[in-house]
Amino acid sequence: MTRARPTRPQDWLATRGWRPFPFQRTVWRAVAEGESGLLHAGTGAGKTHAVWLAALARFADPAAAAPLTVLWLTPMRALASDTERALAEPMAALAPGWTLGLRTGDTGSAERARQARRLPSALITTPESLSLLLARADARAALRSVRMVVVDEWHELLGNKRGVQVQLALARLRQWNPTLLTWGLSATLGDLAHASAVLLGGATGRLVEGRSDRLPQIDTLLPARPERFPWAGHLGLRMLPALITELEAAGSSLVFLNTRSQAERWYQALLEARPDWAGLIALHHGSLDREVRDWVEQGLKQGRLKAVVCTSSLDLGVDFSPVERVLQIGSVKGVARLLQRAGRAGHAPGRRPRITLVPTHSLELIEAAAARQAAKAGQLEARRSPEKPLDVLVQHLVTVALGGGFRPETLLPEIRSTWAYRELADDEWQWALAFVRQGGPSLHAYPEYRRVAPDDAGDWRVPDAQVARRHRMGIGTIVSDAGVTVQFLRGGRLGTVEESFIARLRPGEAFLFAGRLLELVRVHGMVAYVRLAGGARAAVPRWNGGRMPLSTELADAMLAQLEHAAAGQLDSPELRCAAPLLSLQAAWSALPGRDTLLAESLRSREGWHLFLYPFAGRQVHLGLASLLGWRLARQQPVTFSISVNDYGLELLSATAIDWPARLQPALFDDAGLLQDLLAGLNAGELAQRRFREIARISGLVFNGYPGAAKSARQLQASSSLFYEVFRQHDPDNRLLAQAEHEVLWQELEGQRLAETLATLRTRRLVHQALKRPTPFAFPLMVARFRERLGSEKLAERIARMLAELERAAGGEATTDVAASLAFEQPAAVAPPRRRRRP
DNA sequence: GACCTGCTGCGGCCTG
Repeated sequence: MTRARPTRPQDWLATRGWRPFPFQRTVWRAVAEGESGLLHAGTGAGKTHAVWLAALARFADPAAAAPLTVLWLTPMRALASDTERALAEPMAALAPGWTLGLRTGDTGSAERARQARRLPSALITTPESLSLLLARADARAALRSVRMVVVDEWHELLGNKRGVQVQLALARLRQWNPTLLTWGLSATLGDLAHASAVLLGGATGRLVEGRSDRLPQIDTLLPARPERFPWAGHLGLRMLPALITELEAAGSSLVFLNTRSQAERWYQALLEARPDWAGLIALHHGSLDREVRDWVEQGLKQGRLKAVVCTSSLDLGVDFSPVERVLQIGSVKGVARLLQRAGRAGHAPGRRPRITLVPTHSLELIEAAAARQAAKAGQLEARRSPEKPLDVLVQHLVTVALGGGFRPETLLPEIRSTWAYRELADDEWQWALAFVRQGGPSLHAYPEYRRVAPDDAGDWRVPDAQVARRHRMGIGTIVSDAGVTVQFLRGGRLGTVEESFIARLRPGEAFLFAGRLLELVRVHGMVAYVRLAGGARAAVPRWNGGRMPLSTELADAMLAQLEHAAAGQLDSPELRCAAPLLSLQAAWSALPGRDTLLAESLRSREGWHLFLYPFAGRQVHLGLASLLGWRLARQQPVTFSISVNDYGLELLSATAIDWPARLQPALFDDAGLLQDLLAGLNAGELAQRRFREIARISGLVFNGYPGAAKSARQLQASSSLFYEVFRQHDPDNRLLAQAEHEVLWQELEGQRLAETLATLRTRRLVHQALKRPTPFAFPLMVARFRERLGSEKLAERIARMLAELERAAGGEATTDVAASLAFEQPAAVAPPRRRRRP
């Protein structure tokens, strides 16, 4: 007996033995009624089926073929192929006439040619590839049949320029089909109303929240001897034995580290401790070659691997069903990230995700308790769309000019229909038009910057084929410097390291990379040739990546935990474990809280220290420290050394300063915040670095052809040339202003800084004169030394501080930082600088 | 060229 072919979403689910969740029915109804919306649910909750079955039910005629009807955007290529598999089965059943296709940078030329003739009924693609479709001369004809767009992992795109690119593309598609449905899928997101408004361009839509019964289990791996757990340090290798025990007990696990360099070291340490795990554990981060990473990802999917040591390269929603357990070494920095990472485990039905936090120093014990509390309370970070980034707009203008041309008067309302450009001013619009037309006042003599021009009919187009080609090659908003490729002599590529790292190595010297010990043979162009090396002493590459500050949500939760502790409520294993440290802090000074601002002053051989603990994340502390330093120096000439971390800041003066007398409310004033901040920091330099990205997105700087990528140095040179030229000959260039704006509001988190100042003004100042550095002050001092001293001197220095501390604590060992740092900074952290040749 | 703990993501040309 043959069962009837399913024709409704629930029928299809039934063929799999599944019953629909209520939220899935809600989505089906909404789509059937022609509504757009945002679907928010944890990973593995069934979002894909909710939206896809709804789309098939509404748009597919089982008996007929269909032109391009559904666009499915994903932020990652690896997700695209996963998605293709997930969509194929229901489509075969519910819409046998439909075709499904994939279009990313990986798509081969045969498939591309096929798509050029005829696009599939549903196309899975990335924001960048969608923009490339918009740049086709026949874009309108090819895309006007689209009736629904699904944006997967919208939380990942919303807060950055890639998301703005998506906003612009959606506006374009809506222009061609005003009844277009848009659905966003998101997990781990704070402000859903904003996320929805940005996606729908201000139109209202349906907000659907999925199952929330999958709150992960969150626990902490506690140090065996809390009283000897270090006060500072980030690598945390002393937790290695405990971690190994956990891995032994679990099935497949992911071990997250915050930096690539740390991941390399942990992987190596695991292998040294458990040589029998060779081949069973693997390493995964963003600087490893694609092939290496693909192999690891396949191994995870097939359940071949016991553990993978990784960075946020494995954050996103690829479904690794065999993964049972996630461990996070070091601060997770935010609640959303915690849940995102936890969601990598327990993908199979009936299993609950579990994440174990592994602290690397004592304060992270408190952070772990705070993270669990905040996750339970659902205090997730919001992400906000950038406001009218003109570099993205300029790129989009050229894209649209290529995609059939535009008329300014009809394009402007379309652009303003996006959330990001809803307040685009007329003069900004005119500036952008002039910029694509002739590059602005300083570049009008150069034909390559006359990219777009109105034709006789008044349509703005790209007349030059060379400009068109370069533009297509440069589409996108992700800017990264080319690294030096690390490659075996026989050809196998391992990945990339930074130029500056390789430049300091000599041939014959060894370094640790891609989980192997390598000997540098020679460097040729942008390729470093290596062979496997023996021996033990090796440098570990460091990459210059981003710096994630502790989120406001997590920092606030941490202050709440400290208040618990101050009230004697040691109501979690983490707090009990941190009790020795907390009581020492309370005895020597006080515990920071939400209503007070703790200020500690200390006189040492180094000078006059001030420690403050606003708990606002390291970027804000950096801004705050330079602001305070600048304002103090204006009253009395003095210079400060500054040190910051996610919890607080230190100002150190070599000359006498009466801290209690100087800590006046006026220091925390709002007035003149920006000017003082710009003056206190080297803002010009920061802006110039920021401008590099803007120059590339706006198409000023060409990245070069693939395979012959320009070196970071070359690109840097050309972007700083533009920066200088604009400053001298075109100071009103809006891209310059954008660079400054991004430095202030994104890099330095200006908004959060202003909010922090406002809160600090309401807090009661509690001043403590210290005899010795407290557990909270100590990491700040260590961070400052680390910046100045080599690792050997650093260890000596810390040993001396420790001896002093131990004496102070009455001979009782309070901490073990020196031992931990000596352990954590083996042989050579970085290779010695190469001597300059005469 | 600075950073030292410091993430992630995509895309593309010419060869007849």
